[in-house]
Amino acid sequence: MQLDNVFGALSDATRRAIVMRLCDGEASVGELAKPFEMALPSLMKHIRILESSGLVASEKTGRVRMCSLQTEALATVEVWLAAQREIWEQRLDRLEMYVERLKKREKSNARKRKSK
Amino acid sequence: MQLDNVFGALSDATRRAIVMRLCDGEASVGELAKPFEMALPSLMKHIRILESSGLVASEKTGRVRMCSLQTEALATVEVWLAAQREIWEQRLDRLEMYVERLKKREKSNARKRKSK
DNA sequence: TTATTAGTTAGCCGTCTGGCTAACTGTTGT
DNA sequence: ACAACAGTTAGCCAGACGGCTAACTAATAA
Repeated sequence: MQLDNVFGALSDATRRAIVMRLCDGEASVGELAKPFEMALPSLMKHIRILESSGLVASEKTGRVRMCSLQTEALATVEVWLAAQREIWEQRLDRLEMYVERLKKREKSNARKRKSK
Repeated sequence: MQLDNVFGALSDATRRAIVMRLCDGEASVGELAKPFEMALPSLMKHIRILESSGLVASEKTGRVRMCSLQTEALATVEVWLAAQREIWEQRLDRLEMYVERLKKREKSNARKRKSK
């Protein structure tokens, strides 16, 4: 599933930092690497993972590879989360309605008891 | 970081299914296990991971453990995603404005050239 | 043309995942 | 008292992850 890889890619702080950086525009591998105290090959692994999740795309021209954010992948996650939220909010609404009904019945029962 | 664990927890289809199930209300471990062709201990591991990410809470009464969704954890993820979205949308806006300015300058230059 | 730069490939390491079985604990129904 | 039920613990396994170094390729600058 696509979601597996996107969530998986975002489960690492280094990769989230890369995504955040790319929100501000394209960057080369070197630029992306600068903020991290990490050997290049390690960082490249992260980039590969981001690419295979669909969150990042890259193209090499000459000897430099430029990376860019693929926002559709992020949107996929947002959609999934929104769907879950909708479901549990609907459930909470039903619950609330149920409680309201209970309260009303409580009152009317109280009145009946008094008037009896 | 909390986000590491939440994203990590959601990177598995089984665990996402559990989360979806819990959107519809509490459930015991046994109920959660039913839809899956998986040994109980395997499923329990998933539940542990969901718990340590903060997505799920559980309490044991008697011999049955009830699990419930902790929606704040899901909200954390939504907040993070929304923040990223805001950043790159602002950037796209700036880009668009820039392109608009270019177009206008283009036009005025064209007029100047004609009138010369 | 030679050095420098930018990235890549290969391979090593310890840890975490995601599944399993087998055996155990504690609770509840008969 | 005992059987059945609901979960738990322990331990095994293969494979992925996140880091490293060393050595390599290809493009560009001097």
